Amino acid sequence: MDRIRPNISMAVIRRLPKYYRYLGDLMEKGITRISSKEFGRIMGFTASQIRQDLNCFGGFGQQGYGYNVKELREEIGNILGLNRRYNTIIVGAGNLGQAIANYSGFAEAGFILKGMFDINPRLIGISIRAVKIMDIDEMKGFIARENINVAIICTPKEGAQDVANRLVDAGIKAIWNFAPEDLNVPDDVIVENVYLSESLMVLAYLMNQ
Amino acid sequence: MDRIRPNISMAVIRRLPKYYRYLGDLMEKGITRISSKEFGRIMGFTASQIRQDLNCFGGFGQQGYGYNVKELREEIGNILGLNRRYNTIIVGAGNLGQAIANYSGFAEAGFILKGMFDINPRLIGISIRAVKIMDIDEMKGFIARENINVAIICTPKEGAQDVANRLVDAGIKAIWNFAPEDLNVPDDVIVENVYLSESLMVLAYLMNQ
DNA sequence: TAGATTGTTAATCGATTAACAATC
DNA sequence: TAGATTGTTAATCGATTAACAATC
Repeated sequence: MDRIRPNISMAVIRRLPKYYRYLGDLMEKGITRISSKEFGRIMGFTASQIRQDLNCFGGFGQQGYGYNVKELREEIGNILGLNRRYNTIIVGAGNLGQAIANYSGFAEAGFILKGMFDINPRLIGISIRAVKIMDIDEMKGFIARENINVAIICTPKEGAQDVANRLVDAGIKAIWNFAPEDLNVPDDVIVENVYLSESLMVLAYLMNQ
Repeated sequence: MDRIRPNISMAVIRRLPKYYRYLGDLMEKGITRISSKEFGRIMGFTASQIRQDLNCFGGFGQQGYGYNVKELREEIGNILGLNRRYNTIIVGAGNLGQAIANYSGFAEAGFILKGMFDINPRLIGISIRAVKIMDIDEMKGFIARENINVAIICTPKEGAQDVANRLVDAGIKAIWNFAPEDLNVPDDVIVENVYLSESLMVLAYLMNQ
């Protein structure tokens, strides 16, 4: 379905979700069309940047008119892969893991939580939002049986690489990583990191300037 | 104490916590000195980039020797402001707020949780790690009384801007924002965002390439 | 001293912005 | 049609990498 899109920079890709979010806001306000100039004003980007970014993926606008809000949002949603469903597990069912399990933005992006895993016997057996916490030794079988595409690592730093190894061994190709550790995985496995403490340190830095 | 450091790009600043983390790992392994070449190999950066980055802040190395791991880590810690303490509150005491309250990386960066606030009467009065959840109407007085420097917003998108307005009104100058919303605040207020769903959408994108 | 490695300047690369012909 | 605004090429800006003299 998708054409091959070579050489799109991560800078562009990381702006796509912001476009998607703002287009959703515009839709809620009942705005049906928008020019790159006005869209840029709202988002704090230049009109040029918006047109350049969008034209990496196709000509979604119309001269003299601008962009159709609803259509553009759908296009970007498809580019981001939000039209698909991703069967997901959480590894590490502590506070953060449980918070993520309850996180609503999660389902909105097409990620469906199928199971949670931990090594702590006190957590195993408990359910969070009707999703069971299982022993991590059952993980490999579960991944195969339930067709899991994505794993979320919410373990402490110490366990993270070991968990990643097990996930790779079980055939997982995409990891959302909350552990403060750069995971070592084969080239064909995608890792997207959320480094909370790094974000916090940047805040501390900015407070001292 | 600090000299004025103009024009240091955010690209450089966002790499500092990673340097800090890797230097901590090296220390734990008992490594006392490192060259930019070897450090670059470990981190996946060029040696040039490391030397350029560090020289934004001062000449921490020594020709023919490299960098002293412990000293460099301390220097970067000071640059990041990790030698200070920041009195912090969490606004929004749902799952995410509670997970953040329990987050250990938090205290490691010098952030001390002093209070939590919510509008939900069922949560008000509960304590998380000996920190009380209070009514949001008590927030302004608490901020003044307890000398709060930083607020963490863990509310849903809808409440976030209103909370930000109250925080600004109460004199808060630094916000760590987890709500999926770009906050409108005066220029002298620092906002560091953690956009979870944007990170997740990037993961979805990468899975479809 | 000779070798290693920094600090720093210069060159390259990539990303952003400006400009404008095409066209709705 | 005239006005608006795109898609796209060219110019600018900033960030990364390479090179090398200084020096430990």
